[in-house]
Amino acid sequence: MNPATTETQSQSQIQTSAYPPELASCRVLVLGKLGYAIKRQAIEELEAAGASLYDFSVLGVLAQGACEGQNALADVLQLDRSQLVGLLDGLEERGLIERRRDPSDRRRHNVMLTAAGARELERVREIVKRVEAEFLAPLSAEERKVLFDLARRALAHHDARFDTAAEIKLAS
Amino acid sequence: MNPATTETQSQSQIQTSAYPPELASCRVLVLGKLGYAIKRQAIEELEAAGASLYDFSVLGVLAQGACEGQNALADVLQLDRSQLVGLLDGLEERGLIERRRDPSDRRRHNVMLTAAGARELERVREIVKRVEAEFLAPLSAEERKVLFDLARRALAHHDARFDTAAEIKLAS
DNA sequence: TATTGTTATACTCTATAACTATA
DNA sequence: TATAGTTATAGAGTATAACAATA
Repeated sequence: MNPATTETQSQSQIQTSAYPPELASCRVLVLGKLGYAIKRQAIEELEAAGASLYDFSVLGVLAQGACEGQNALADVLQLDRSQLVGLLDGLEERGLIERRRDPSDRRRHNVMLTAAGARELERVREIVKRVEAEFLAPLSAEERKVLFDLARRALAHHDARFDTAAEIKLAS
Repeated sequence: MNPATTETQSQSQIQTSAYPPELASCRVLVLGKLGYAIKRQAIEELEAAGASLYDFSVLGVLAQGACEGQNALADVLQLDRSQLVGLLDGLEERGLIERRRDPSDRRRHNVMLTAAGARELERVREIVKRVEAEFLAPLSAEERKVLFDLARRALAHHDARFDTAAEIKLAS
């Protein structure tokens, strides 16, 4: 099955089951694939439970409070507003969110979490936490924290939504 | 421009420029987006230089030695072999690799790096390294190393190609 | 005329299936 | 019949453009 075990060895032959050191030590590839793999696993497990990572994000934002207009929501999630429509349609059909036309500007739909939506958030949150624990199992709790803190600091420089300092500033 | 600065504040309104703590502290999202962002930047800068991240991976594997059959290459890179065809076509047209029909099995194409391919690898390697340095600039050299080591250890549990232990075992 | 939400369209990746030539 | 490489097709996901309602 595995070519690496069936092929004969020679000095000019690649080791098909492992990356060469240059690629295995490439930060772009390692960080890229780690992120893709953990996200992929979360998506799969959420899908198996009838949810999605988008659901988690949308519900997570709405848990903070109602959202004045769908554009505001698209802005935080950095989704195209046309893509958000279908997402909200699904959540609304399942009774997890509610869209209400804004009386002061009838073009606008204010979006809010329902009680069922709050319960669903709890459910998907547990799934996400389980995936994180499973996926990062080879690391100790301390190591997981270090990995996360460094990753977040690096990310915050390129994506302001993850900037803790800004968060604190805005909240004050 | 930014909705967060133009909208009036109220207790039930989301902060559109920042994720709520639940999402900003979600490891799946942070690792997922960090990986995506650094990969994206590498792809863009490579594209601007007339190359791609695939080029880097293919050339990086072939730098180890010729590859007996395209399937072996598809196996290491975990690409579908039909996808690999177009990739190799491009590299061959640019004179960076060479496909030679295997005399002992004329179905097979052995793939090898040309001198120009080796030079191109050096060029793209520098671009990738520059992106890594730029992207992880907020971290110290020591922190970058810690981030990478933890990321690789976590990844190796799910993707054997990044398993350093296996690499050493196979090389002995 | 500009903006909000929506719908329609197009484009990029990727995954699958079919084809050829060799074995 | 099975395999290596190739080509063709289809699907998911995403980005762009047009549209109707309201301002």
